Amino acid sequence: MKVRTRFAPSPTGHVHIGNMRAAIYNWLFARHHGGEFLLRVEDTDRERSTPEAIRTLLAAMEWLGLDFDGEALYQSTRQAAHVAAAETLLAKGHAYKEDKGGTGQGECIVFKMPGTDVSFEDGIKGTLSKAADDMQDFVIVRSNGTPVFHLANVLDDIEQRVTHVIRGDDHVENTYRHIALYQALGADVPQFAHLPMIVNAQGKPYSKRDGDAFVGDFREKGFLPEALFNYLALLGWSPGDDREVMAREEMVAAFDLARCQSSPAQVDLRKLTWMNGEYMLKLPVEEFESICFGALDQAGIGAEPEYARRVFALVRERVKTVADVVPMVACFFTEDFGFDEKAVAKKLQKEGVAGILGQVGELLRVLPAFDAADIDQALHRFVEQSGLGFGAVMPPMRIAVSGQQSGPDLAPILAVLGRERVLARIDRAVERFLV
RNA sequence: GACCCCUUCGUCUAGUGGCCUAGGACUCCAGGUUUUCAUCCUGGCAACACGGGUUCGAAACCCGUAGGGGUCGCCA
Repeated sequence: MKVRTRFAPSPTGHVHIGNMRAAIYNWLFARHHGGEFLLRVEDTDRERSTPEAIRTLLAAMEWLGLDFDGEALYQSTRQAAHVAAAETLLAKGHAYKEDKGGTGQGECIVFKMPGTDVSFEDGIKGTLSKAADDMQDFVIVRSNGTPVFHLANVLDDIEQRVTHVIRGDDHVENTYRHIALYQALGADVPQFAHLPMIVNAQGKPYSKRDGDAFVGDFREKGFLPEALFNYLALLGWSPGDDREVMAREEMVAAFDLARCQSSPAQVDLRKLTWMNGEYMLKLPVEEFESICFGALDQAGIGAEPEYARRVFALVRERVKTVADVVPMVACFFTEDFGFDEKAVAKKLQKEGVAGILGQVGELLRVLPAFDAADIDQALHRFVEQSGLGFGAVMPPMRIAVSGQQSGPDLAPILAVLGRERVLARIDRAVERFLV
């Protein structure tokens, strides 16, 4: 039988990172088995399920490369079928009508649990079971005639012929009810697998206040989709060997639910950042450049392409996230770059620095060719002849021309900046910080 | 509170009874390369929650304890 998994989010305008990880696991599982990965939009909450929210959802999936098979099924189009199924359940004695809780709102349809213990083989957690006494009947159609999640979810999974339901741990309790529903409906019960939750740096469940709870947040922070995908895939799953940075096909080939963790995983932004850096490094040069141009553009910084490419080459190996780009290259495009105040205080505002900068400036002024090799040579000679040591010369120079104490090699920075700007910046730094 | 689930370095994990003096990765620290910063290289710190069993042998199996999590809606 062909494997079919699904991602069934309710569009709320944000895509929660935990949900997205569930989507990734469903996708990986389906692709591994040569099956289908389906999308079902559970848009029954008309208030929140706006076209805009649905667009956000689709965009997040596309960004992460989660392509789904066939057409997306919109749950809102299935209401009549859901209610009809509830009527059948009613007719067969699997459900009854009641004014539950005596609310006076009228009668709703309640599903009658079979009164037997339920157990199932979870793809990740093993055998799970629940005693009949611990399960209660539940509402499947509200008194206003609308179907409840449990009914709709199960019916749609049947409709989409889903074979494997891979979802968050928070659905374990629902599964017992859902299985009873499948059986009453006379449908095959799919395989279930429950993914452990992912928690924040404090070890607590993610909430909106954590900030980094949504896919969009990661995108804004400059993470690459492939890196996020890889990181999330490894949060709760491992291929069983020491591989970590893996190509997507590699993950597809190695994916196995049995190798998934059954305990919660904590997100570690530092490791994600490291992994993102690995992916940045792997990017083809043109792609890296285009990302840089995009970042510059967004920051409202204009750039002459050829010059910009020389700058990008300088920062290529040190950029960990897309968000690193602008702060790191800004000083190449504007005179209005910021100074790292700590660095200024510690390395620039020191006895004798004004004199050193003056001497280096003079040296550079008379340098015949202003290219990286010659500048480097001149700098070295100066350090040697003055007996000052590199630490006394390079850091102040770097801060004077770039505002930062770290960055690409100094000589190339100066070369790319050009003689005029370098000299002007040295003067300005002396005037501003050392007089 | 009831029911269910989980527990290996700070974090993500390997480990399916002897290969474990518990391996890898991130972070951190030290040294080296770069006579600056970063990169890179080498090394280091660091864990089987606890207590009982079972076994010739337990990180692995069983039972308890503690801690954490989930669920208990006419939400999804």
